[in-house]
Amino acid sequence: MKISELSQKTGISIPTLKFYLREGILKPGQLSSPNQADYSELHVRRAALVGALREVAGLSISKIATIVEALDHGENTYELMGTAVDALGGETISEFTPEQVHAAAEIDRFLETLGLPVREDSLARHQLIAAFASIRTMLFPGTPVELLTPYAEAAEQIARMEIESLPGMMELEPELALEKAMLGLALFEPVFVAFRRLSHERIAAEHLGPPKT
Amino acid sequence: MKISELSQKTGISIPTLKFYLREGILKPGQLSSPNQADYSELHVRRAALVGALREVAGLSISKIATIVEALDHGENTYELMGTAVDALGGETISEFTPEQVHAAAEIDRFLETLGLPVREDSLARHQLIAAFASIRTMLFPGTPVELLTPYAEAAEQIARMEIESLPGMMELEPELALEKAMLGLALFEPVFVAFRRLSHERIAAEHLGPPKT
DNA sequence: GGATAGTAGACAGTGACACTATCCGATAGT
DNA sequence: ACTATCGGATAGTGTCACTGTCTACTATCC
Repeated sequence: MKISELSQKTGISIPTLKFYLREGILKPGQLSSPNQADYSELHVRRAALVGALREVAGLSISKIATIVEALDHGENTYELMGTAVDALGGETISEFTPEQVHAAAEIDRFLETLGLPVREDSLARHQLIAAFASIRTMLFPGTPVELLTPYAEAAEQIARMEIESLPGMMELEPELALEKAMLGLALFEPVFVAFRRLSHERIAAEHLGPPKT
Repeated sequence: MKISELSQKTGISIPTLKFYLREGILKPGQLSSPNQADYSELHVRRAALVGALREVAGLSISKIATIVEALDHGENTYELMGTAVDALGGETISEFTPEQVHAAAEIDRFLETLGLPVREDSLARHQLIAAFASIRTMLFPGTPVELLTPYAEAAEQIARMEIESLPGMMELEPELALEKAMLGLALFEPVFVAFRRLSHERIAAEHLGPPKT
């Protein structure tokens, strides 16, 4: 199909598709003549994937580039999930504040007791450290890391359920399976987050009613 | 204290503090002379709050402006949490795709059965709709909304636990209590998200081992 | 076979964002 | 008196995610 069809099928404008091609997050089509290229269903799926990671997961173009590179480069599940986890994350902390150094030590010890292995440069680890440091300075001074236990347990349950719900994942072509595992990681995150926010809003309403008369 | 001290205490550079003052997310200090202003501990706390919302929660300046305005403007807990929920969210969906229209109807019905009241323009609702629509087109075609039940339940539990853990919240000055409720909403979110990502990475490692030999 | 519409590819331009730099006149501290 | 710092204003910077424009074609419909 031509680029105009690809644009119609995906709802992404031609200039934007060209931009994605330039950035390498969409593979070029098969050139049938110097100014005519042919795009396949694979391109449609990839474009949709890029769109979802951008719009739903809120990833930057460069993060998406890292992910699709990992997908195409034949990384295995383990490596891909590491790549995706880092892509979803916030920013690397270049230098820790004193509180963050302290928090980091405790978080690492805590993660060890949980049996969660962690790469030193994992963005999820950085995010956890930054959040815990802020919680301790601004919200609960002097609180122990054990405060986080319920979160770790709930997250573990959710993650396990998600993996199990991917039905017969390994029976698919491995390429598709990888894509789905990564999409599950990325797409279910906003679901939980949204529910938590809605619950908070409702509970606040319960405590101090809505437009009370 | 002078702006240089404020800068040192908060670790935010003077130009950035001036920028925050211009944007109105930091109230001006008490002018003691045309070119000398006095900042209080309140400014330190507010600056730290802005820093945490920026760095940890990843909010934009304009979203933060909305939140601090709500804080200073004497909104009650219910109103403030609504404001904060919207500030944390992604983007408003201006026009739904056909799949999103479909998803929206089901999500609204589902939220009703859960007893979660939802403002039509709630960003959390939009986020949920966008995520569910993508999940259904890319991950589990034809899946019912009930797939999301475990998420809603887990989120509800977490939210309830958080509210209860704010110890004697209402015994504090109401201003501080509001600030803490909002910070809890914003700062615990990355904690859960990070744990979920770490769990996913570990489970992937279990299924298809780490640097296998 | 000639007009018209569409295409690939290169590159410049845009608008939003979050700072960052520079300048000014005044004043605080020594 | 003198130098460092201050508040306030304005202009500039770098990044990001596109968007627009241009050229040199080609496919196709009349």
